[in-house]
Amino acid sequence: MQIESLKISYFTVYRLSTYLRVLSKLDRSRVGTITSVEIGEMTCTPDTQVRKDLAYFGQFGKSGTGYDVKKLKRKISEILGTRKIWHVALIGVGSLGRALLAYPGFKERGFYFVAAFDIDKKKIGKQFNKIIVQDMRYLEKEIKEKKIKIGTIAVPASNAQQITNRFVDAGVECIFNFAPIRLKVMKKIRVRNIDLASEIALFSFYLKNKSW
Amino acid sequence: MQIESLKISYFTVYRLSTYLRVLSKLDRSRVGTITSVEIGEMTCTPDTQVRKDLAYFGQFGKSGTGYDVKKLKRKISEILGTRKIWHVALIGVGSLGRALLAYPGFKERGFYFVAAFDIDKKKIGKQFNKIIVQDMRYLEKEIKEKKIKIGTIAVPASNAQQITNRFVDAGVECIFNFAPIRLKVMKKIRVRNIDLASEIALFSFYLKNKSW
DNA sequence: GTATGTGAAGTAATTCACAGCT
DNA sequence: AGCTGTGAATTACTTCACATAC
Repeated sequence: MQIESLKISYFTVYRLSTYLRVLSKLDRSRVGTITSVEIGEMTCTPDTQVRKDLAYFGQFGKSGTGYDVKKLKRKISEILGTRKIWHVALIGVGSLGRALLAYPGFKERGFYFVAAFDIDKKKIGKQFNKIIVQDMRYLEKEIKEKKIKIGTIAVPASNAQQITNRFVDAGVECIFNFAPIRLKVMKKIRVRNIDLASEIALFSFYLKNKSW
Repeated sequence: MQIESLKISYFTVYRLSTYLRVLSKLDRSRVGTITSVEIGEMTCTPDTQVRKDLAYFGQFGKSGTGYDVKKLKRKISEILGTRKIWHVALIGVGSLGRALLAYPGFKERGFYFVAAFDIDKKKIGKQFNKIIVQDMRYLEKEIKEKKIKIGTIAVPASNAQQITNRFVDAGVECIFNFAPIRLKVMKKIRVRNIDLASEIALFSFYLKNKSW
């Protein structure tokens, strides 16, 4: 599938991923069709939003009936690009890094960690979830050889920018950043920040002010 | 500080947290004032956005000069409620749960895990980061006794809704959810979902379509 | 001159309302 | 009748432009 140059928002892509997940859980037991209202209920999304998100990419539904579950699942997979295998690198094999290596949700969607690095000499050579931790000096070599386009940063903030620069120079286009710092990159590089402390800070604000 | 009933968006609160972080790093070495342009550069936010975010809560700056670093830092802390200690519960002491227990960013902001639970009998009684894993049956008791308002869910999707219900019944008001499922809760309960698989799905979409 | 604070303007995202298909 | 697909309306968020303060 080739998407017209229509601009798709981050929000839409994210929701598509949640639709795909609930469809995947359905597929076995359920046959036939599903409506946008049902998808909406399962994902806490208004049905009109579900339809609009899908409509950006074509007309997959049947008026009066809904969407064919199997077909829709395949379509969303295609749109998201999750029918392909993606190679991912990890920098920082601390407790968070190891949790990411072990996270089953990535493999399910076709994202495979194929290289892990750490500056800690004691960790180098050790194996976690079948990935052997390597010395940082091989970063560029591995990224190029394994055609890695997605890099994951799970190191303290102080080292994150430098690793980002090395990632980008080596050909990484997408960065999954768990370090609490906003990385400076060219516009064409995608960065997703998971800032756990800022996320939890929303709660103290809410508990204090009962608003947001 | 009491905030007028002006509606503050999630985006504003989140950004305030990032401003606070860069201010905290400055405080030692730097004296005096900082401008919205400087804060903006450090957090990848337009300066006009920085000023607008701050202006929701009062007039902390000085025209022609900027903001007093120490004072601004204190103000944002007050706004976010991070000058207080918040008790947090964790359900699910798998690799992700343990990474959360070990994450230093929470304590820095005043969020302390004070109870952890797991269904795995082998984990119960074990200690991680000074927290002893307890049997799930003590969930309600601990939440009430320790006045826990923030609960963290790091279990598979299949158990997440049931735990949510127990959380809410016991008095939890904010839920930090790492399970890949949209939890159903009353409107007054705050939920922040960290859906790692959906986040990474954005990358395959981008790599495939070079857009979002 | 320099930087804040803010109403007004602009942009983006969501929701409504309904025409049209099955 | 039931449900999709979509332009129009709405709401939310961001950026601009500039009056005001130091």
